[in-house]
Amino acid sequence: MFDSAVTVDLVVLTIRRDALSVLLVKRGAPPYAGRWALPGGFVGAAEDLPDAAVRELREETGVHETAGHLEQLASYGAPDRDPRGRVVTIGYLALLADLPVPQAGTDAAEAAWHRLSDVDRDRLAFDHERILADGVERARAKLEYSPLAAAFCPAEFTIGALREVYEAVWGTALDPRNFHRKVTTTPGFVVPTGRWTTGERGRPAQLYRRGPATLLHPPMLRPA
Amino acid sequence: MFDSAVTVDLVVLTIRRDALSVLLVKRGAPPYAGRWALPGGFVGAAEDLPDAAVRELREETGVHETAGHLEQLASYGAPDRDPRGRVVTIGYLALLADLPVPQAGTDAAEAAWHRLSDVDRDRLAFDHERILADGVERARAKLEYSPLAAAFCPAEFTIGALREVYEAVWGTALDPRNFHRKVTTTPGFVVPTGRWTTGERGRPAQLYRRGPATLLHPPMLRPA
DNA sequence: CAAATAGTGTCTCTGAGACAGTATGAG
DNA sequence: CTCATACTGTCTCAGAGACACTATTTG
Repeated sequence: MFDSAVTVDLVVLTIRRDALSVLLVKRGAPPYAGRWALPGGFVGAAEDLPDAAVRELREETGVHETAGHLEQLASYGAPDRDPRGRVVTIGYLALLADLPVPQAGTDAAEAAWHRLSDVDRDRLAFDHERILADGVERARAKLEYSPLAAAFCPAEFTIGALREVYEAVWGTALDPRNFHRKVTTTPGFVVPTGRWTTGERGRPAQLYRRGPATLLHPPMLRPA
Repeated sequence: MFDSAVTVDLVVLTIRRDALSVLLVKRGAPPYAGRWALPGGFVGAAEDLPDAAVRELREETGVHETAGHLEQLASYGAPDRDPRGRVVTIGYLALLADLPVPQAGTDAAEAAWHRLSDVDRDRLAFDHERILADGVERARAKLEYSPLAAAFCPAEFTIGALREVYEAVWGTALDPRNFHRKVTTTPGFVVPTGRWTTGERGRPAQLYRRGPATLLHPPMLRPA
């Protein structure tokens, strides 16, 4: 038996200009000073793990977890993963609507959204490349059988906006017509508000809110 | 920042006499002395988490993880989950074929398989009720889209035995004829060995081995 | 008007489930 | 023989995907 430091690290994803993006902070102090890292930090002595994740999200990035989604991802505890000594980290996955620019917090010199395709994975601090990959994979998989895609959208959204979420996360084009029918006929996925967009290009679209379903029956299937 | 003890706890499942069963150890020392608990223990100072899980499985129960399956489940770190102080535990899920009776290890007065329906959930040590529930739910879900059911079977098995795994884990009856076609036509799920059972009741059945697939396309669906 | 986006209708193909029917062993 | 289990064939229905078509806006 021995004691270990315990941290939480967050994979915070959003869609910005049709691209899946992750929130990274530039480390201001060693180890890995100057390198990009997932936001995160030490768990408090009397703090539960989800509370620590919510706190770090708020403190280090200025993001208040309101309408988004937060879930535990996995834990990472290789003995040499932190040069300061034994540190076990609990990864969390957060999905958010595109929101105001993040604020750098105490430990971070800078916080910014990065398009996933632009992240220099080999240059991330610690084992954050692995944690990021696990988070993205989890998000991709969960879009199939859960209504989580709506967590990337504001409270009211169009079916077209929801489709763009799927397209950004999966990196594939979807047929707008079949997608529309599928989403609106899957029970509990979305509920119409009766309001409509205006001033956009093309025919106005109805606005929807998230529905009560927690699991999609039938699921949304990724194209082969 | 502070330091915490880190443990692994294992949800070890098998099928015994057509019933989903979990391996529990009777605690020999406080806290929760005399109560049933999940096998587990402290992570070594230079030990990675999966290594600790494999070691505990071997030490505390005599089970060598050979043909089964082991995966990380989730982490639990409520500040008051262990009366001795702050302990964060990483839960692991193991699926095994029915094997020789387990051996009690160092910390455990006794180790035994319990039918899941017979477990007195309210009497489990620590928060192990919650971890057990998460493990069972994970197993139930993964049978749908992964070939993990075969981890409950010995190296060679019949389609009927595989069906009994599904029936035990899901607690539902499945149509043997449709199940047979589904399993044998899902690419990579099982591969025939050319050998056949003998001495059983009814027509001899072909023996199969686990196939190369890691994901089932199409998935096995739980009856509504 | 054209261009763009929203939404509906319809056809075809795959696969799930119901279930009849056949095959082959034990007792 | 009967009984039990293994396997195959066939029908029907739901849902995925392709894609023609209509609806309603902006410019």
